[in-house]
Amino acid sequence: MRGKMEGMTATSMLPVVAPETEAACCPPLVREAATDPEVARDLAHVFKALGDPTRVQLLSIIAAHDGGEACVCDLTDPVGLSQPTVSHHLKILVDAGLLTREQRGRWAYYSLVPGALTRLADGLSDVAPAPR
Amino acid sequence: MRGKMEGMTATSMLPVVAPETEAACCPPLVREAATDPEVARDLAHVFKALGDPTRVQLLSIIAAHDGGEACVCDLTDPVGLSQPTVSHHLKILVDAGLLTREQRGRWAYYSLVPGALTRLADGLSDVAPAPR
DNA sequence: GCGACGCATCGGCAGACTTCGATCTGAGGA
DNA sequence: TCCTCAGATCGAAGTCTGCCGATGCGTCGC
Repeated sequence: MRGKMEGMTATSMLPVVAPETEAACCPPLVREAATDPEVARDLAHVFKALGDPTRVQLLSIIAAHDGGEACVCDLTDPVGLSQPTVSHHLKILVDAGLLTREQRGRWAYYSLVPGALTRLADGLSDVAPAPR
Repeated sequence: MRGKMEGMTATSMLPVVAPETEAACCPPLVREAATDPEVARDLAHVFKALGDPTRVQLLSIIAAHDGGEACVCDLTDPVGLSQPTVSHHLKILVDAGLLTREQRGRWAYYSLVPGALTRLADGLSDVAPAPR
């Protein structure tokens, strides 16, 4: 079981889609029934991050961008939202383990966490192992 | 102003994970960049449905249940919520195209839409085609 | 050092979400 | 027919979310 950390800030919490912290080269991964409230909560956390059209767009735009990375200023225009709002959404995606942030000079570059979406797709089969 | 489909019931809207209506045997599927606001909105709609721990649990419990189906009375106890609340969550999952509802006698049986999660996993690769 | 720039954070507002008890509806059984 | 039961729907309360303008913070160029 996955410990009982309740009052967590959601910043330290990096779920199924474990990011670059910890060498997770050969993911044993959860492979636990999502019936478990813990597992369900972690999965839902990532799905909630994807549960907003703006954030789906942001991910997609970043992925399609040169070098697979983009700074905030590249993103405000395409989604048509203010800089604080875009920054807010990006933070949520980073907290969910879907994006990484890298500060370079004045700019903050966001890029996709390599296997994140793939691992998330795997997580889907934890929800319903064999759709038979 | 923030997009002009505010008063939508989310009942008529059946996104990527097209349900049993329409024989969708050989999904041509979206395969469009999720950069498109339309596509992003449809994807986000399904992800939002999965963005709640209770709903993830419900899906998982139903999938693991005898015959891959369960009635509301089977579900209230495991998630520890009231019957109206569970009913509400189930409706959201049905609207998202993840569950189907079948009335048999006094009971309403819910079961997973066969390829729904698989198709959703495919939708993930529309977000970021090649993580390369 | 100073101003400009890119971005994060804060404060606040409006709307949406989750949850419940109460109630309504429809199917079965006596 | 009437009662009971499974489930949906309603209305309300509390919380969370998405959005913005204002502001704070660190970096760069002068």
